[in-house]
Amino acid sequence: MVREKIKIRKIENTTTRQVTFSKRRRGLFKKAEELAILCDAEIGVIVFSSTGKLSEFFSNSMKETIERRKLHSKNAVKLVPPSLELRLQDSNRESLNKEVVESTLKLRQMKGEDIGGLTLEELKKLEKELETGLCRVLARKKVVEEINELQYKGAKLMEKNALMRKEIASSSGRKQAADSESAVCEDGQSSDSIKNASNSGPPPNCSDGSDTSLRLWYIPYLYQISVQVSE
Amino acid sequence: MVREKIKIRKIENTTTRQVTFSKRRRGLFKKAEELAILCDAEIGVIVFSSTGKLSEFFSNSMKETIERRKLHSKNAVKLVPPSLELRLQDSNRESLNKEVVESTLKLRQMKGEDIGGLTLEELKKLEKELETGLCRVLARKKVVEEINELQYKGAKLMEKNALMRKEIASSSGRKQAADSESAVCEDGQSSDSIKNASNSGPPPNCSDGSDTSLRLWYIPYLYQISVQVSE
DNA sequence: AATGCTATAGTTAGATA
DNA sequence: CTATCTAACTATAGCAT
Repeated sequence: MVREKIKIRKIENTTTRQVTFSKRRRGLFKKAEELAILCDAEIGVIVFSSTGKLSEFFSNSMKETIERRKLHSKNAVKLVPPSLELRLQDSNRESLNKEVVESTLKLRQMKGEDIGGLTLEELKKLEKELETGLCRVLARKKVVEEINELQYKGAKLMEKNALMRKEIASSSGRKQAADSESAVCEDGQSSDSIKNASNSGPPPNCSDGSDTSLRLWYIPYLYQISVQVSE
Repeated sequence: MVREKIKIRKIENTTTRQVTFSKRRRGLFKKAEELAILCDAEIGVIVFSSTGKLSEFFSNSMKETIERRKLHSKNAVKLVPPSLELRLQDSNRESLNKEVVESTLKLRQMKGEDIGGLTLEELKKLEKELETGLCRVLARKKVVEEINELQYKGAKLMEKNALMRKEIASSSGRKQAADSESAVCEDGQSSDSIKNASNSGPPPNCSDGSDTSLRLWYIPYLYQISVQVSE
């Protein structure tokens, strides 16, 4: 700030801004170095310009710390890990790592691997979890199979339906013209057709909520299809 | 630097150094902020005092970046991740995160949760994995049960053994004094006692390698126990 | 430790090269 | 983009509170 006291806000003129950036950055780094030396402090300054270019300053001791780390850690892609956030992120990373390890181990154990060290109790628990999971998967599989089959049957029936309608229309072209769309929302007793739709394998005897919620899903399908059949 | 031009080197007087540290640190942060605002730069300054205390400055955008990350990742322990090594470590971290998400989802699905969106093929695969896992767990459980039972029996027998030995020793105190320890490492045919040890439930028909490796484990147990029995 | 003071060393906006 | 110059303008050493 000199001939004119400038206000601290973004310099709009690009050239001026760039010049100021260079000058002040140098000043900042100098101040940082002075502080580091005078007061025996460890200082890191990281600057990204508005164009995204990086420049940085690190005091001697910090530089050394970084260098030490670079040499020490085998994964050598560490340019700027000042000790602090290294420490902070490490704990974070470790918890993440731990999470990975844990869920991976559990997953492996559910696949029946790495179970040599488990106690009888742990094995029983695992067994129960697997049975529950298997049970639910079987239930869901059955539902999906039923849906698939019903969709197939429905498509077949609609085909047949269309054919018949065409036939009727061609043989007697009377009052049927406007009726073709109203049939979709009709009511009727269709529950009989549910049972015969699909029957592959014995029903799993799961006794929890997720099963019933699944079962509800395909009833609309049945309903719609049976209505179309009775049209 | 004022009434006396100071040389840039470590201030020896502790008090003076601390005062200078406070003042200059403030100046440094101010300069950093000005630079950030004037030139639209992203700036982070990290300072460790000689006593190890941390203080830091981050420009707005950098702060926001940090905050955004804090909110985004649920494990919120993020104080100082300046963008550079953030970027460097991100790739690393993200792959870790991805791993967690994936293995957690898979785990949930193996427990029968979140399977609503799976196709029939995926369900079949899951079913097979679960069956395999269950099969292995059952096999291992059986083994562990056998081991437990045999250990129990072995302990019982040793008890009885000790009792008998005592009885013999008290009734006739002859040549038995030095024999009591040599029995542990003896050889002998003990395979018969394996079959009768435990027999709960039908054998699971798993047909992969990990099963046999498990089976090997408890043979030493049986062996040792049967030797002790025949002592 | 933090704050205020103040003379002066240091920084820098704008211009020029 | 970098350097130099110069006139403002700021930061701060040393001291006092």
